[in-house]
Amino acid sequence: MTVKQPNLSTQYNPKSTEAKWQEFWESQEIFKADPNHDGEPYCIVIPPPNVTGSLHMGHAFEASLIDTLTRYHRMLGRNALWLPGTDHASIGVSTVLDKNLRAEGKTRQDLSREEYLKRAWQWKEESGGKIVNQLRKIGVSVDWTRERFTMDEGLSKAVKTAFIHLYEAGLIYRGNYLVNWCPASKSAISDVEIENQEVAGHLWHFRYPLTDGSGYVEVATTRPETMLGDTGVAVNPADDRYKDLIGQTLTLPIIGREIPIVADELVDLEFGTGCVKVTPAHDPNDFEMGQRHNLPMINIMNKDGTLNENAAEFVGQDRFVARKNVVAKLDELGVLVKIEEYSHSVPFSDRGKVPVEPLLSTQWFVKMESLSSKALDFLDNKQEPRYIPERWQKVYRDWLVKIKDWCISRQLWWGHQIPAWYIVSETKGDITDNTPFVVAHSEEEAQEKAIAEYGADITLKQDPDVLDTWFSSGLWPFSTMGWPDDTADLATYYPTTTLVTGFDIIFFWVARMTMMAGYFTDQMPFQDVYIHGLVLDEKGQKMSKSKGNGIDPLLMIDKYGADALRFTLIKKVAGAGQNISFDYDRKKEESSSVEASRNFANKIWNAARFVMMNLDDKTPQDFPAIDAPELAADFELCDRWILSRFNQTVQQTRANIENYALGEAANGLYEFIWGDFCDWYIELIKSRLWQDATSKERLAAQSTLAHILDGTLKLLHPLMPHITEEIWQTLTQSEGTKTLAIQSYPEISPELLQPQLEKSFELLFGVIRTIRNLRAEASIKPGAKISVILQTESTEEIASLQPVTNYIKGIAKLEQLTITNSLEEDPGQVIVGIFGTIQVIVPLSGMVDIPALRSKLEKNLAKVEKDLKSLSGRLNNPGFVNKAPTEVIQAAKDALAEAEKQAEILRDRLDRLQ
RNA sequence: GGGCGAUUAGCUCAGUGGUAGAGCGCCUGCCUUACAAGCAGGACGUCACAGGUUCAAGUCCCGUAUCGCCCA
Repeated sequence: MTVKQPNLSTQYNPKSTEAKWQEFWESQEIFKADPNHDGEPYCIVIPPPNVTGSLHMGHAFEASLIDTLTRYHRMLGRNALWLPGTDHASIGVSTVLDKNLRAEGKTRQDLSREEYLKRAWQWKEESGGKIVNQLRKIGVSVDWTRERFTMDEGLSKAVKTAFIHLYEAGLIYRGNYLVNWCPASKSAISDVEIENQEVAGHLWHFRYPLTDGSGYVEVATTRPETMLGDTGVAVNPADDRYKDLIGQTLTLPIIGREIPIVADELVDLEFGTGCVKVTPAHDPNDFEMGQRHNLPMINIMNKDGTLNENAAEFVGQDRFVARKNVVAKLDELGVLVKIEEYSHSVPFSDRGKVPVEPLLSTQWFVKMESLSSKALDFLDNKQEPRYIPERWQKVYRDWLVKIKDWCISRQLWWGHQIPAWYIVSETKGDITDNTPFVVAHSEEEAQEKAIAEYGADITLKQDPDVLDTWFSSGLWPFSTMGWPDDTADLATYYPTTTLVTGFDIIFFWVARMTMMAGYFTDQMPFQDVYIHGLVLDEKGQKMSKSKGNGIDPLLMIDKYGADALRFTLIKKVAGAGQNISFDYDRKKEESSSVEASRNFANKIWNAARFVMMNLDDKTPQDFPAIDAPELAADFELCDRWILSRFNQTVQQTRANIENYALGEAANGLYEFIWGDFCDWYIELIKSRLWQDATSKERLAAQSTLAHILDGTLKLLHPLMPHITEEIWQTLTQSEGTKTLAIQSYPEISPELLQPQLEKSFELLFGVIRTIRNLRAEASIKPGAKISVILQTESTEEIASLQPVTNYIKGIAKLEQLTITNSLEEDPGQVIVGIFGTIQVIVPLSGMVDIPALRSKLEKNLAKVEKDLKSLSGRLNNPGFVNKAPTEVIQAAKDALAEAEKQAEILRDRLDRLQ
């Protein structure tokens, strides 16, 4: 026998292997998509990571899922494109830059806009570079030639075009409304960028005197400082306590303003005293009430969170300082009634982590109603997009139904500057709420438009604000493909096939994309939305920078390999849409699940080494095809069995991936490879491989081995691309002339499925396990040859076992094996176990531990009797016999018969021990 | 307050109405010529609690508790 010893170590080394193939795939442009490719397009655009730092475990998880789907479909022959890119993260990057500036003792305003943007771009280059490097290390099969960034020239053009279209259609407007003001970033933010947090605060009660001196009303508030901006007090019209007061006026303490008492249904009779102060310029509910009752809006706050000239003696004080001082003043005036401990929810800025201030301000908004109703139409009438798991569709739908207008302007510099130019000739360069403006693609175009409308003698100034990042992200599925131009990519790859993303950005991103796509392309941007959960830390907590509990994917890749990390993450996603906990030993920086996957990789590695050492230097193509007639006669049962198992696995893996059950696909492959192939098949063919090199039996074994290994590598490739490519290159001796990444995914050969044979092998394995168990219990040395008698009355079982006696003898290390249907005298002392109704008898003259054997048999009998009782109970139940399906009844009858037989055997055995 | 999800072995989690599963960990024995990152064997369960539907419930329904998330 010539043994090829490929230069393969007994331990798989992911580090060098992974880098090598990543470099290979990329340099060969394996993943470069071609619109002219004839396969059916399969396209996923990456949810663009923020360039605010580096990728975390959640990104690694998402990338693993997307890559598995993409590689799978690519191997099916589809025209696959995974388009990569990053997102400029306006507020996120600004927060980082501002922090860095603060460390230098500066603020943004100390720099020119140009200087600031230079820093931002520099930051983007660094962070973007890190991210790209991380994605490479995960092994993503993206098309780098199509990499996009939301502030690229092309995407910026898309943003301007979209803005101008929406503006001209009347769907974008500028106006003075109550917005969420983030005092930390000194910018407006949208509704979805706030996070309500339960805060232990207080409820202050104070009295407002009636103007006519006839009494007072008592109001309660969690934000006393806002009373300076009160322009009314409201009661519920159904509240008998205050009916008579409606229409009267109060004198606002400190300020002395006369304010009306109005009736409004919004007022909760149960809250506080049932009287609420109304501050239309500082609270969304009050804003609505103010509009209904024509109350003036008095803004008392500056944009940095200090009080303004409307705040009497509190001008210039920070909002929280002013709170204390206002309360003290009210106390001094004798109108403070009481202070209660009160837990309430406070809106915080997602990014800034400070309480948001509802503030009246002039901003740009997108009118959402027509956009959302179009997305709803697609959902309700065409079921587009389809959500997996389905329950997220409801979350998406509910949000679209109650959507409010979207504030898209941000008082920041990093981002897409709003393409609006103000005619500031009259205002000496200032932009006021009433300054006229034109919307245009460029300053030149703005000039032309403005001159046409306002005459030649004008000065223009572009709006200094930038757009919400999600405005550009909302265009991502089509802007990345060249929209608004007609491009081959758009024609081929749009709408995309699937979006893979987390449930946390359904509102931020998914809904914005569907609305924008509906409006601009008249289609939904993707067919399927596959929603995954978040990766939690070892304690089940959300990973976050502030908690510092993140786990670096690169650390795991470095330690265990990218394939191991990928496989771990994919395996855990079986219950799709759930969060997954990443088990982790923080002190040792180790993860036992990733280690288990690393061990799996090593197992595959060694199985492959074994196969290749036994192929006489030949490749799978050198052997006859598995359906070649000359092979048919030489296959053994175990060859047919592993072929059946393999085909079963092909079928299940395909179905699972198609159904987004990636975790189950991973589990199935794990079981097939480690269980069926390594534990059983390899063991079963060793004796044949050690036959002389010319034997036909050996050739059949080799052919099967080669075929199964080749197919298994293909099946597993989308999940663990590096190790499978490495082994496949060696196996096929391709030396980089081909790549596994674009081989055809295995297809099912239904004629190779043999359920009956698989059943016989279950019997075989059961018998072998029983023998091993007897050996272990009787402390028989692993190498010692023993004799075994198998006894069963079932001719069917005998027929199954007869052809595989050599397997049993080989694997269980027997010198003699007897299969019989009649129970003769025991050959001296024996130990005995049962599998089904097969007695497994091992003669052991003088070495039997009788009490141990008795206790084992008694335990066994007790269990069988318990089963017997439950089975006969069911079968004696007329309801069961009348109503259960016949297969179920038959199965119960069979089980009962088997249990009866087992009990009989066990009792007989116990008798013999007397 | 409204909604969604979870609760299964020590841990992390699968489970499709028909007698409870995996990996890790644990115990025992093995350096058996692919693999000690391995092999073989073993122990471990009131499927959160309570009720209901059903011949049959971890699985379907109602409720309760605990934890988590989203919305207000």
